[in-house]
Amino acid sequence: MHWADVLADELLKNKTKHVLATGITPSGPIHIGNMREILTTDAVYRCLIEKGGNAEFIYICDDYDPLRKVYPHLPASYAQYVGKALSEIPCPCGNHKSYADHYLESFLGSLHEIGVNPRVYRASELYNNGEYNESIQIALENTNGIRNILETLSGRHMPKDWLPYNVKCESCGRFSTTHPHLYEYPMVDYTCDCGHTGEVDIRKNGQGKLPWRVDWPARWRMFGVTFEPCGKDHATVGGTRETGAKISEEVYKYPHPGLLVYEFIMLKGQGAMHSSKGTAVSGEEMLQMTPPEVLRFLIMRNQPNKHIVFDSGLGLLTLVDEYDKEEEVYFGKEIEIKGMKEFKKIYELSQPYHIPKTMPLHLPYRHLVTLDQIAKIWPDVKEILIRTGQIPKKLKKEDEDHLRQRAEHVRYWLSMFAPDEVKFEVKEKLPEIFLTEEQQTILTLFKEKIPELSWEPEAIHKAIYEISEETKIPIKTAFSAIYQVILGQEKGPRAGFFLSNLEKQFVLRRVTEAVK
RNA sequence: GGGCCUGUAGCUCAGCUAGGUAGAGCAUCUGGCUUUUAACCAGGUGGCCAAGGGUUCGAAUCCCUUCAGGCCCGCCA
Repeated sequence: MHWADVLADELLKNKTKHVLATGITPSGPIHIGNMREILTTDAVYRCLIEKGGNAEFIYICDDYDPLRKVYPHLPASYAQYVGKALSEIPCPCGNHKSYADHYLESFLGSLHEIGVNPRVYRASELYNNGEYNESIQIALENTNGIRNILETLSGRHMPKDWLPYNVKCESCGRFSTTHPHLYEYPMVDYTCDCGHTGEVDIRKNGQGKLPWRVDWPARWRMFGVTFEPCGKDHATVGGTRETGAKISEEVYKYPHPGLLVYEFIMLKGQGAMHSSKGTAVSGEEMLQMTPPEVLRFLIMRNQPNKHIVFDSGLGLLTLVDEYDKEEEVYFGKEIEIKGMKEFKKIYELSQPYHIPKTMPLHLPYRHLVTLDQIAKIWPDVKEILIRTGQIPKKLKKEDEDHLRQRAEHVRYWLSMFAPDEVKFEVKEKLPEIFLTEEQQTILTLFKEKIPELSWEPEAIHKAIYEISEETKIPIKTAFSAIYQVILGQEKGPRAGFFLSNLEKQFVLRRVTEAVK
């Protein structure tokens, strides 16, 4: 059974109605780990629905969280906003309502693209609408209980007058600099480092916020959450997962969701990804270089507790090829390989939206890497594909969409992540090169052959070999001559295939010019 | 100090939530294709499933111990 089915079955053992939650703080660009959280939840969600369960997928966006520090991606001027709620500080680009909106919008856009459409709640609204009021009161009434849990489980020591409530300073608007010290229903007295002293009425909305370790269990009860994944960083002893479970049961009297722990995604050669360290490939970037179904495939084929190494270099091409192979097996074009477990379910869960009725048109992904560098825009790529008979003239709309989308992902990958060895540029003019006598000979003979050649990969390939044999000039020399006159470099993509994608007349002209 | 995960072919891993004769890809070798950014086809070689113990008719698979590696936590969230 696929892991998502196993998890769904476990949930259904207890009851049929489920709320699956995920909460990612929009403090910066999302990274791939966040993608995993989302897609893991989505997989279980889909399995629940499929099995006839009544499930809801919600995303609680903690945009009422204060900005912790000036992250590497922020201008230094943001120092003045540290400690204020993400929903209440300006947008870095100026086009959104707030800092939180800036990141939330692109995040939701990414989610939509990978086929995840949860119901979105914002913490800032929940607090400001008063929906947290009861939870806040419960927390404050149980201050000692919560303190006990936190001190025993996590080994923290908190001040005597500590309260499970972070007040928003009425004067400076910060959460991080206030010190609440006395609770007497309904008032909380506090001082702030800005010099302000005051008291807030917890019956009024949005006066403060629960600390994270309390906020989390509070929302489980508020929304009736029965499933939520969490990263391994929360899963340590004394971590938020453990204190949250206890606070949920003892303070909020709510049976805590099990909290599935998922492993991190590592970036090949760079180790674990952390947005705070600035080494992360953002989720948006990942999505721009990886077709959405392939990104889902990466998550779905791996158990949540296994770490995944994402290779943004040549490994990405292999990943796409593996996906295509899985698709071919799914549609019966290829025989199932023994190691391919759960391929059917994995394939279905990999689809952002609908499962195709017939197999999408396949083109080796590496060919697109070449074609994208020969032609700059999709219509030209398409034209080459049609001219060379690699795709039928009349393309079904979904096939064209599929290919175009892939070509776009390849293009982004080429511009940002592809290693230099696969890059080339078809020079518009004859590059300045030095050809040896041998190479001159080769090109001269090749020029003479071109007009009679049928412009197909194999024929071209064969012609080059024949010349090499006749002249006893090493084949390597021959290839490098061709690459030089067209690309201005020693190496290039497989010559026959490559040249066949260029206009015959263009190649003839270029070679002629080179040997003049 | 603690937690989680991992340890299966030279390399990367699947199989471990059905306990029942060890699997794939890459590499290598052989044959074919006149070696082309990690080309293609057919076939072969290759593993005491980290070590030890236990449960069982039977263990890579379940349990315990040990060893090795990775990540996370021990500020805040």
